[in-house]
Amino acid sequence: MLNKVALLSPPQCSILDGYNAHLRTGKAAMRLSQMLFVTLREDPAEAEIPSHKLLLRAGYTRRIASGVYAYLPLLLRVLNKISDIVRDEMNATGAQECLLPQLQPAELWRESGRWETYTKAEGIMFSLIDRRQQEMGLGPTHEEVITAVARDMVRSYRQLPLHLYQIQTKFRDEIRPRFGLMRGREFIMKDGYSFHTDEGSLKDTYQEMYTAYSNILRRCGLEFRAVDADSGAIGGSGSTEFMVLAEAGEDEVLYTEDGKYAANVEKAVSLPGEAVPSSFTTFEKLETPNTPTIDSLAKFLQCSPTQIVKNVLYQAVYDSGKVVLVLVSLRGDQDVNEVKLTNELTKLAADYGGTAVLSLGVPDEAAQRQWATKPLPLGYMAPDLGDDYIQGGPIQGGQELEPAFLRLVDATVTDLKHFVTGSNEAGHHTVGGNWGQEFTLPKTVVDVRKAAAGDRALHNPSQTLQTARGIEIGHIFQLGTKYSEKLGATYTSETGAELPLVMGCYGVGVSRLAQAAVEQSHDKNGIVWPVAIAPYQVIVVIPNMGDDLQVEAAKAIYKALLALGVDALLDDRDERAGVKFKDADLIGIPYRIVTGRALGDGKVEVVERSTGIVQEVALTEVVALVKGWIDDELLASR
RNA sequence: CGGGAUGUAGCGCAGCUUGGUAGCGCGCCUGCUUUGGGAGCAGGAUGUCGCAGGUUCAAAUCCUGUCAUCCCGACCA
Repeated sequence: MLNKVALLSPPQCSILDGYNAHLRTGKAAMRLSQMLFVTLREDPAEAEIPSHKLLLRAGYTRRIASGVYAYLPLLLRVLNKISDIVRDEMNATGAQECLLPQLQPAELWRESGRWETYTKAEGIMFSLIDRRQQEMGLGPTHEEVITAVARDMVRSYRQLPLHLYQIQTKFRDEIRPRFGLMRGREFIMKDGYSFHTDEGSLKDTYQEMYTAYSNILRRCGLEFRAVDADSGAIGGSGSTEFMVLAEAGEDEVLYTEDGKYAANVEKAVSLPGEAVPSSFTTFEKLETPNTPTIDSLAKFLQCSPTQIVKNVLYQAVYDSGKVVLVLVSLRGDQDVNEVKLTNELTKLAADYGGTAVLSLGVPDEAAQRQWATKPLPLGYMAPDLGDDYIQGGPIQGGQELEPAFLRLVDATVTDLKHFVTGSNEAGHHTVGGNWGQEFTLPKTVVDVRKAAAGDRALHNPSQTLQTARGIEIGHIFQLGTKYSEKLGATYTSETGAELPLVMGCYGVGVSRLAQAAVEQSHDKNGIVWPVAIAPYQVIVVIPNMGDDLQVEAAKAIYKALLALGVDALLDDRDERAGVKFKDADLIGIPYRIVTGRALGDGKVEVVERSTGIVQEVALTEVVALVKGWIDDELLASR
């Protein structure tokens, strides 16, 4: 009966201008006594880093499964505030919001060529088979879907440029979820995709997004740095990451103090230190017992690691099923950057009948046994390690082993003279070797060395690289035509030609940003939210619920704040003052108003969470004062 | 995927070595007192000891398997 009445009643309320349901019910749940508000006194065992512990302790989130979290009411308010800022900045660039499906057909991903790599190699995509035996996946990202939409709807250059974005849950079956919202298997992301007639238009939007992202992070109150980045599995050319600086960050950032260079270590370039000239003038093989590492060898021979050619063995698997053993020669004081190496190997994929590298790693003993004809001289390998170590042909899993090493030489060793290197015999190294004499310089010279703090910068060798930890919050890419070509998304140009759409894509980790803010802004008492993304801006605390004067004053202030559009929270719980103060600090509300002892003098206490500064303010002035602080704070970050 | 660790009340933990039917702190409920930095007193509720097998007269405890969670690493010779 009730349903029938409801159905028959026209939804008049919703079309009344300015109507708000909570005014009718009077039940806006901003009174703590009415909220689901549960804080923990102790650190939960499941959390490791401060932000994760605090979000759990302060009742913002609860873990449901590994890497899967509930966004509880306080946290949702934070996420919504972040989303609002993101929307505001995105809309300001002319981008249009949409919402794309999370459930996606395998077919689309096969068209782009990513189904195999995303479900098998990286295994990052959750996939399933529906009752009609159709393969589906849960979207880890939306290039395929959006390109399909563009393919269907964009026909003419007159419709371009076009930029669509969405704020939505993404699914990634991470190898190791960790740190709560920082690396979850389900998380909220803003992802945007732009379509252009040419590179120039793409670069314009890319620059606009660079600015928009800087605005977003600044408005959210975060300290961040934009850095050059590797574009990884997404593909494409240029890309920039926006890093929130924090110790718990999973990425290493290298930068110079003049502010002219900053890059993810995966991408960073630098000048290596000068090599020390070798003291070995004649080529000979020496007995070097127990020197399997560069350190031990340098110590034993009393030489600089820069005189040593180090040879590192990798095993790469291509999407063609070809397994290739890669021998990388680089200077002893340098390390291999596996991201750069993967990129180099990808360039060579055609040589092995493939298009992508499925996996890359250092083969362990079990892996070596699969193909080695005899035990490898580990720790004593030379650049000319014989191909006869490899037993070619099919190996398990239907893969085919390439019968010769792929020999890559890093630019750090091509100019070395009289160098030290292995001898392919355990316990022995050779010294005084030269390319073109004792050793053949491999044909493929690459840059696969890992830049490190202390290296000289390319743009100005007097600058040295500094290191910092960062949390990747945003990433913008120039994709080019990779996806539009694969999926056949074309437009008709002014001259009537049918051309592939030029694309860019841009992501912001919304839920990750929330936690990054906590990681960057907390103290021993709890979270210290930036005003712009705090769940509530002000908390009005009643120290003693038994004191009617305190209760009435607090309610009046609370109502006045709400009337001015301030996000206010009223702590009207029947708790002791100490508990309320502790909780207010823990959940991190920027301003606290206490209707306490000074009430007799017509004053209340105002506390700023970030500084702890306390002041007594006249009851009649407090609302305007705090409202002014909030407005100043919000304006300052714009 | 490899390695390590942990699963006992809502949360944090003890008990396990040496088997005898489960405990502490916090939280929760009731009452009284208290009321400016996680109160005091009194009373109370809450557990298939992750799950499944096994050994035993008897298993949180021993054995086997399994699941889950967290950490470290994915190894530069």
